[in-house]
Amino acid sequence: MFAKFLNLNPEKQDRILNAALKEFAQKGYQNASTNEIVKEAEISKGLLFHYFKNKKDLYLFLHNHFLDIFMEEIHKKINWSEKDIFERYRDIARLKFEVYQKYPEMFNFIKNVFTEDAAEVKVDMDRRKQEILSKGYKDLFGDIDTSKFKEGIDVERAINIIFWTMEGFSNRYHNKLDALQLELINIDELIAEMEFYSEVLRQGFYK
Amino acid sequence: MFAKFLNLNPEKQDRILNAALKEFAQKGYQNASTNEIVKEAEISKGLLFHYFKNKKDLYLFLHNHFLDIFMEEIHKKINWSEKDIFERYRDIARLKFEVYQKYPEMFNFIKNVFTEDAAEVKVDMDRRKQEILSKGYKDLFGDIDTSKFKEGIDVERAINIIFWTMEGFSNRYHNKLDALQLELINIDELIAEMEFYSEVLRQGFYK
Amino acid sequence: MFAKFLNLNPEKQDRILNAALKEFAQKGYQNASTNEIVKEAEISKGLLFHYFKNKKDLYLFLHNHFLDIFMEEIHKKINWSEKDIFERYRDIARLKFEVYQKYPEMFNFIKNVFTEDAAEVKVDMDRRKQEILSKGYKDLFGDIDTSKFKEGIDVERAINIIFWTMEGFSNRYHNKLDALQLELINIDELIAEMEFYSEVLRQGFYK
Amino acid sequence: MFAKFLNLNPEKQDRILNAALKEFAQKGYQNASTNEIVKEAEISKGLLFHYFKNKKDLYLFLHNHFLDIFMEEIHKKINWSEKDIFERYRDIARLKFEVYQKYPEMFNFIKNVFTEDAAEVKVDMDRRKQEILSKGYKDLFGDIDTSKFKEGIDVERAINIIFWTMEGFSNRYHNKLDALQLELINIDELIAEMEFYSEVLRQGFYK
DNA sequence: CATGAATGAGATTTCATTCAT
DNA sequence: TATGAATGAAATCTCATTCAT
Repeated sequence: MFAKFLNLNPEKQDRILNAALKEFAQKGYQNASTNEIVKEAEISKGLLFHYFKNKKDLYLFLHNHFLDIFMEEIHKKINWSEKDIFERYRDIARLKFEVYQKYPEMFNFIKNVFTEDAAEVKVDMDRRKQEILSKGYKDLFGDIDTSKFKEGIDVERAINIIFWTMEGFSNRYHNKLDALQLELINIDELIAEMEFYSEVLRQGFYK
Repeated sequence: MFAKFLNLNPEKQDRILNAALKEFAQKGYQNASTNEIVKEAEISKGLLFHYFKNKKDLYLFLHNHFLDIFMEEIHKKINWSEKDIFERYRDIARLKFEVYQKYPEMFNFIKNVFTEDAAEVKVDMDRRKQEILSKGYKDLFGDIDTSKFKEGIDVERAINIIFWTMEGFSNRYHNKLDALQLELINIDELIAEMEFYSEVLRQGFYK
Repeated sequence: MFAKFLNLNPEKQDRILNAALKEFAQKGYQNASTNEIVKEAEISKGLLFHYFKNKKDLYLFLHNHFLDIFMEEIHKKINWSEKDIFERYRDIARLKFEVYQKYPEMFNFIKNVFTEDAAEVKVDMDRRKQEILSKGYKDLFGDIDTSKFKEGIDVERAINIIFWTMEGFSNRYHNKLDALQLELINIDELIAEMEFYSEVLRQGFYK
Repeated sequence: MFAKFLNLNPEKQDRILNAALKEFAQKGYQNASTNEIVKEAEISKGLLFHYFKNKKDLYLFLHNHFLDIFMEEIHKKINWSEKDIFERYRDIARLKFEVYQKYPEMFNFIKNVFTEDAAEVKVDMDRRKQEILSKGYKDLFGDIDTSKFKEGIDVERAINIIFWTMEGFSNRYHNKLDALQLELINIDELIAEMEFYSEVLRQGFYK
């Protein structure tokens, strides 16, 4: 399917990928302009459609591509021997924000799968959302140590609560930065604040 | 600003409002077509731009308008004498899903403030998001009874956790319905499941 | 459907119609360029699509329009009291070639219904072809005097033979003109030559 | 001119020829895509244009090629000792429809010379049409027995009438099949119906 | 001989907005 | 107030043809 593209010299591949990434990340699927992409990538209009049969295919390819890169990064850098859910979360959060610092556009682009509502790609993205949530979840938290939870507590639901708390906290942090138009995250400060929430939850749920 | 529009005969106001609501809710800001709106509202193109100087203004006006209606609804129907946070949440959740059942388009439209990424309206929507979250929060949960929480717990953060849990749970429910292409919500079932989460949280946070 | 267009001031209607007619007649459906049409008609690109929702609709409208004009012309100018099939044919042929002289593009355009094979309009044109052939035939030759034919002859088939002969003759004449790149027809010469064929057929089929 | 191509190994020649035939027959000159042709023939874009300097040349070459094949077939299979024009026509008609059954694409392609109106090839095709009609005619009917015609009849014109009748009949049959979306021809039924027309003509023109 | 990446003009269609009436 | 004709830039995508390798 995309063999043609992958045979291309890597420098040009990169130019195309990054141009598309930037455009989609900033404007969303619908608003992104293939014209802008080719201009930024410095290729001809025809060439883009030589490699990707239409805008949708390009978008879907990009999504796979960068998600793969992101997941690889995660799997390499997480300390998998640490089984405590709060420690694990801290590692993941730190990594996530590091990636965001380094590749904000890539991060935004991937994140957009959760908000993209252009009819054309909605179905594919919805499927993807489900996969990421369920598979991603099992991958990342399937092996945590549940023996630390209080007797009598509904562990599965407690884990969901932890999950939602961490997500909620991250999002609020993100929003705050957006609102302040800041791009620089103080990751240590973030992790410290996160730790307070972990503490509250530990108090409530752990023995 | 919109005085001209508000002087218009109410029946025509309604036609315009509902046509625009439907279009924006279904297609998002960018994708919504003013052509479709005037066709549905049975007015001329010129008239729409006579009342609203551009598409963006129309969108912003609509948002204020329907959010006001929604908040009014909430304030009228909530039992404000109940000060327990979980009870309060249950009331709000029930109301939210009732509104969704009854006016899914209005609901979707308002909700879109959180996902809209069309460059033109993004800044305004981001500001709005902050307002809703902080002001809405204080409005709805400013008076709850904090004496029920365990001694030594960080109540403010605990409340945030409760908030994110309820939001996370609602969203997951919504997504599940979307994925199953269902439109009908069994509200009692939803509330019952929500109660389980409340129970876990009560166990952890309440005396 | 096309009410919008028909309300337009006639001078501009004409400019659009003639520009489109010319383009379609010369290049066929597929090859005709809406860009050329708007340029020739001196209107903006958008306006064409304000009146006709797409290229296909424009084509179909044009076809109806000019065919109507053509049929009206025929019905007005034929001497309907003459019931002899050969006389009737002579009248029609003369008229046809007069129209061709006067409006060669209109003529070519209508004729193209029989050769148009662009997938998009083929189905509609095929239906039309059937209609024209069967209805047109009945209209034009439904009332001829069959008592002149020899006893024992299969009149229906004889009429078909006359029909095909006249068509074949006309086409050959047309082709010859095309090949010689002539535009001017000597109609009297044509009719005279046609008369020879009528004579052969009369000899064979009439009492 | 096409020497290069004819030196190519026959299997590849065939792949190219058939791919082009199919594409042109199905879509007409203008609509046919050289992209599709190379894909179907499994050759590179460059190679096609190495052998044929452009699309038009390919089309013209194809036309010669398949017409030659078709004419050869005719000359081999007709019973040239039968000099009665109706018998000869029956043979030719039968053969034509047999070829159509067997190679509908080749048939359609050749036939298209009569309807092709893409500006680029129109002139060449018009010239070709004349050649086929006049030369083909002499080839096929130059030796028929004219002594069977009635005294006093204009034999040359009578033959034209027979010709147009048979063509007209064939075309009507074809159109009927197209309209019914049938692909299968009942050749015997067709010949039987044709015989009725022959009978009417014999009655009129033969002694 | 053979490849296939590259071109870029040109295709149809949409759209928010304006303005004369 | 109200109309709806008019605009034209911008959108996505196609296509025959070239050329360096």
